[in-house]
Amino acid sequence: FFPDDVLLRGLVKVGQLDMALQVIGEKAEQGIYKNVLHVNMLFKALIEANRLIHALKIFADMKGRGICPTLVCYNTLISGFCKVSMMDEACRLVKEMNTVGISPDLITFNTLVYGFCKAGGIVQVFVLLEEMKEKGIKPDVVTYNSLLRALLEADYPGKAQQLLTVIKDKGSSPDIITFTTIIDSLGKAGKFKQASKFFFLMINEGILPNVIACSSLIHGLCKQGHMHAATGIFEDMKRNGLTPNRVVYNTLIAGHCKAGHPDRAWSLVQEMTKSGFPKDPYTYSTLISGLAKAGQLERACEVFEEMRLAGCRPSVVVHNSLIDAYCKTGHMDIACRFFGDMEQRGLVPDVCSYNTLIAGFCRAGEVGIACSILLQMQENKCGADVISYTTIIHAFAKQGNQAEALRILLEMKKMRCAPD
RNA sequence: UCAUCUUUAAUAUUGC
Repeated sequence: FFPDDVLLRGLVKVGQLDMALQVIGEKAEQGIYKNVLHVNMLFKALIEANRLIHALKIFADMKGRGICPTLVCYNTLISGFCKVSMMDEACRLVKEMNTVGISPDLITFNTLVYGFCKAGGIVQVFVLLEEMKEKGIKPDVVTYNSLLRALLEADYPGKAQQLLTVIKDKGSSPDIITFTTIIDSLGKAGKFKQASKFFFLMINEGILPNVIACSSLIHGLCKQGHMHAATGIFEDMKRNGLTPNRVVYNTLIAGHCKAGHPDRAWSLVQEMTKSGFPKDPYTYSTLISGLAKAGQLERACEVFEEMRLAGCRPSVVVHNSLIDAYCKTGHMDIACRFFGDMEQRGLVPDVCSYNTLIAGFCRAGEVGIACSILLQMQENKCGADVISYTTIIHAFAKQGNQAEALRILLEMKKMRCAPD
């Protein structure tokens, strides 16, 4: 009864992407592509669901039927490529835009700036900024926020103050995202005092913190074990009418576990549940690893059971947590069993799964087995990273086996593996 | 007529 485009929008909104694709497939002849708004919504939803390929298929079909995509449509797909760091493809689309006579706008450039920042191409970003200048497109606070994050991550986060000044000099007003980016970077670098400083600086500049700003600061404080201060921010936010969300709760729960207070973590789990947030996959993995680290492996296993009973499929992270727990208690057999379980459950072990086992065998003095796991990774197309190599290098060094340590070190250089 | 589409910030697991 509904016009097809309204139906399409509805399906996208409730997340029925397969049905939406079906509607597109059936109605392509009848002009479903006329309402570009809803097609764009579908593209965005597909990208968010890691199904960029499906979006590209429709995109090709659309063009095949002589329909010219809009600027927003191009921007959406470019963003999709940027999110997965496929910058060559992103640039190809920009070229295509130009050939069909659509000029990239500020959002196009912002998307590309974000993409190159994420892919580590700072040089390219400055090329883009030049190009924007030539075209008379003035960077805005979004442009600067993306760049700020990349610069803080690459360089020393101590540059925050200078960069903030630069943004103002360029004529943009730092916004809550600017400050949150700074607070987050500082917090992740362990500089919680600086992070707090910028939090209050933000308030002084008349920007009211939101839940995300608070959770960033709370995370920084938790990371350094300052649970009292973190709890203080948590209380402040509630007093000021901000409702903590699951991220805030999960962050504090992880903090309490790490600080060796699973009891406090549990009472927050209760509060969270009472506030209308049932345990989510983050809560489960936080509790499982947290309880195990606090020496309560039995309780961790109970949570593992509970999550399965609740119909929450144990993720790779949950398996990794248990593998680590059993490695650290000297049960390599059980750890290996959990590793095997993953494949049986249709999960693909990630770098962290392998690294955890490698570390386990190194700790057990079985560096040879650790090396064979390293080889296994290559066979299974799972690229080893800096952690994989350094774990083994340290193990050999500890045994006094300089020759082998050096051999792995050279191999690491040769492989130019991913940094941590 | 209006509205609806695109860009930037927060949480869990591995080595030192």
